[in-house]
Amino acid sequence: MEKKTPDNKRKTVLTTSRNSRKKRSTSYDVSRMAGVSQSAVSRCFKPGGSVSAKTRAKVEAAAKKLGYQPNAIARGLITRRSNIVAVIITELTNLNYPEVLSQLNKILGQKGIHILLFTFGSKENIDNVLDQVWQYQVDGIIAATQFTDKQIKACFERGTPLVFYNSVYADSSINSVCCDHEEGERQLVESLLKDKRKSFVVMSGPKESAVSTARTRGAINTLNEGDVSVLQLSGDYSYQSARELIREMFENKTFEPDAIVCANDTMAIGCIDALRHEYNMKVPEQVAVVGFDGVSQARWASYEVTTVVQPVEHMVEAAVNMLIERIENPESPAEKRLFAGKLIAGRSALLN
Amino acid sequence: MEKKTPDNKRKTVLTTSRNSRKKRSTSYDVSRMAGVSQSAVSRCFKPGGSVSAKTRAKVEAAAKKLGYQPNAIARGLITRRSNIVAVIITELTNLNYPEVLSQLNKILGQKGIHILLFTFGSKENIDNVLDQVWQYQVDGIIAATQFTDKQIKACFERGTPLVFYNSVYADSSINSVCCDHEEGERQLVESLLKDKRKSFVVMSGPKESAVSTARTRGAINTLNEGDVSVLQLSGDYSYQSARELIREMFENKTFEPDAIVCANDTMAIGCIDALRHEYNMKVPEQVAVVGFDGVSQARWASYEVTTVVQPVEHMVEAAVNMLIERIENPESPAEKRLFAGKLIAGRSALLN
DNA sequence: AATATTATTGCATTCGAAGTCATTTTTACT
DNA sequence: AGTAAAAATGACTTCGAATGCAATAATATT
Repeated sequence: MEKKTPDNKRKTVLTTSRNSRKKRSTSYDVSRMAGVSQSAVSRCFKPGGSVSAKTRAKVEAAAKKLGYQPNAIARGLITRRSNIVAVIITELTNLNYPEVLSQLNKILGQKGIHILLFTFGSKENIDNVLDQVWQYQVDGIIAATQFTDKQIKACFERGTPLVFYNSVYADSSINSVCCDHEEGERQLVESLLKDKRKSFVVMSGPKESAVSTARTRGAINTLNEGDVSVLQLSGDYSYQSARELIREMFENKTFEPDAIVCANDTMAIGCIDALRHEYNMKVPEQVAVVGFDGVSQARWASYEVTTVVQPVEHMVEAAVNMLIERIENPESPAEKRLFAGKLIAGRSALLN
Repeated sequence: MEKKTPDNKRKTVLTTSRNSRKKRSTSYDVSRMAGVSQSAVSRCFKPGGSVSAKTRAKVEAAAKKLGYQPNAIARGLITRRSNIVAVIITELTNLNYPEVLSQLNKILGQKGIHILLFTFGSKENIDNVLDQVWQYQVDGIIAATQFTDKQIKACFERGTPLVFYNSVYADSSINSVCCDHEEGERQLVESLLKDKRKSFVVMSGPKESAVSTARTRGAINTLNEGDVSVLQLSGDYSYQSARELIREMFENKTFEPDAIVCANDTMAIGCIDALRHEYNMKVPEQVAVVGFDGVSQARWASYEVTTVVQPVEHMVEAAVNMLIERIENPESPAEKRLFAGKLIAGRSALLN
C-alpha cells in the first residue's frame, strides 16, 4: 500500500530519464529505500522538522547512499524562496567591483544565499536584465548601478526587495548603502588646499555615474570655498581616459594644474603615469594627484596614491543585512546607510 | 467550464499570498484574462510553439498588462533545464579573473544562460560548494579551480557537464580549455637567455595551483637547457608575496639574480616595485622581470611588464561552446583545447 | 461539396519537495 | 493501568509551467 505511489513514480522516472542518462535521485527514491514516506524525507531536510531519531537515521543513510540532495528548484517553487539573490553590477573592469563581488559572495554564502550574476556594459539593457531577474524569482536584488524610476517601480510592484550599493535616490522608501563620496572628496580637497595648491583639475568619471557626480560635487563645492582656479574634465573611470585627458590638456596648453582630483584610483594612476612618463613632471612636487576607492593597486609602490578608502566589508555586510531584513520582513522600514571613507595619505600628494 | 480550474487556483493563490504581499501573475492569470487555456499561454512563450496569430495576440496583450514573465523555476522543474551554469572560481583578487568572469557572463548571457557564482578562498570547501551546486540543478559547471578525482567523479555520476578553465587533467574524458602556460613560459625564458641573463629566480605561485606548476615547469625546463644558475621561490600570486620574497632574498644575500621569472603579472609588478623602490635597482638593466597573464595593469606605464597574454576572449568562448555542446549532447566526445599565449615585449625586460 | 490533411486548442498529468491535516505512535502523568 | 498530551507519520495537495494526447478548427485537395 505504502509503496503504491513510489512505484508509480518509478515508472515515470525511468521513462523520462531516457534522454538525461543519469537519473538524479529524488526524495521519493530516498523514501523508498528508507521505507518511509516522502514527507518524512522532506522533514529530515528541514531544520527543526519533526522526525524521530530512528527515521532520521534511516533517511540519512539512504540519502547518503543515493547521493541525494534536495532539489532547490522544486523547493523554491513551493516555498517561494529561491535563496538566490540577483547581483547587478556594471563593468567588472572597475577595479573596485571584484572586491565588492567577492565580499558579497562570502557574506551571502554564509547565510545560505546564492548569487545570480548580471553584468553589462552599456546602459540600455537594464530592462533586459530585469526581465531575466523576474523569471528567476530571485528573493532580492543588490544593484550596484543606476535604475530608472520605472525600473525601481517594477521592483516594488513585484514585491522584490531591492538594495542599492553606492547609488542613492531621493525617495526615502528605497534602500541603499553608500559611501560618503562627497564628504570623502571634501577631505581630499581640503588637504590639497591646505597644501597651498592653486590650480586644480577635477577629473570626473562618466556623466551617468551618480558616484562620480557626488565626488565631483564634493570637490567643486570645496574648491569654490578657496581662492583657486579649477578646470573640470570628464573621463570614464579608466586609466586610458585619464591619460588622454592629461595629454589633451597639455597639448592645448590650456591649463597648468598643480593638483588633480580624480574620480577614482584608476584614473589617478593614469594621471600619475602620464605626468611622470609622458611629461616628465614630478608627482607630487609639481602636481599632486588624489584618487578615490582605495583599491589594492593604489597601494603599489610606484604610485602610493593618496585616496579615500571605501569600507567595502562594512558596506557589503550592511547591504546584505538590509536585503535579508527586507526579504524576511517586507514591511520593515526602508533605510539609507552612509559610510564614511577613510583618508589615506600616500605619496601622490603631500599631506600635512 | 473552461474557467473552473483557474477559479480554483485563484482562491488558493489569494490564501497563499497573504505573506508575500504582491502576487506575481502566473500563466493561469494570463490565460484567464486572455480567455484561453494555460497551455496556450505556455505555448506562446515557447519558441516555435503552435499558436494562432489571434491567440498569440490575446495572450501577449494580457501578459503585458499583467507584467507576466514565465517562472523559470517552475519551468526548470519540468524541463530539467535551469539555464543556469555554476561558475566556480578561486579568489577574485587574482587580477585575471574579473576579466574572465566578465567575459563568461557576456557570452553565456548571449545564449540565455545565467551564472550562479561560487567563489571561495580556502581549498577545503569545494565539497560544500558542490553540494550547493547539486541542489540548484545547474545545467553545467565551469570550474576555474582544481577538483579532486572524487569531485570530478561526482559530476560524472550526476551527469552534470563540466568544463575546466585553465586546469587540465590527464583523464581524456575531462573537458578543458587551457592556455599553454608551459610553452608561453618557455618563450619568455628563451628571450631572457638570448639576452645573456645568467642568474635566474623563478618565482612560483601557490603550490596547489596547477597553472603555477605548469609555468614553473616551462621555466625550469628551458633554463636547464642553458648554462645558468637558478633559484626557485614560492609565493602566492600576490603583489605582497613577491615583495617579501625579494626582500628575503636580499636580506639573506643568498643570490644575485639578473632575471626574475614570475608566476603572474601581479608578482612581476611586486618584484619591479621591490627592486626599484626598496633596493634601488634598475629594471630591466640590472634585473629583467617577466610576468604572465597580460592583465591590464601590466600595461601601465610604470611597469610595462614583459609578459604572455592569455587570449581570454577566445578561451572563454571555447569553454562556453564546449559546455553547451555537452549540455545539449551528453554523448559528444570530450575535448581539451590548448590556446597559445602571445608574448608582449614590455620594458621590464630587454627583448631582442 | 466531401474528404483528407494540417494546424490549434484544452484537458489532464507531470516535475520534486513542502506543507496541511488526520491518524497513529510514543511519552508523561495521575 | 488508564488517560491525556505530545510527537511522529503518511496520504494528499500544492507551487507554475510544459507536454502528450485527444478533440476541434482551419485549410488543402480532389
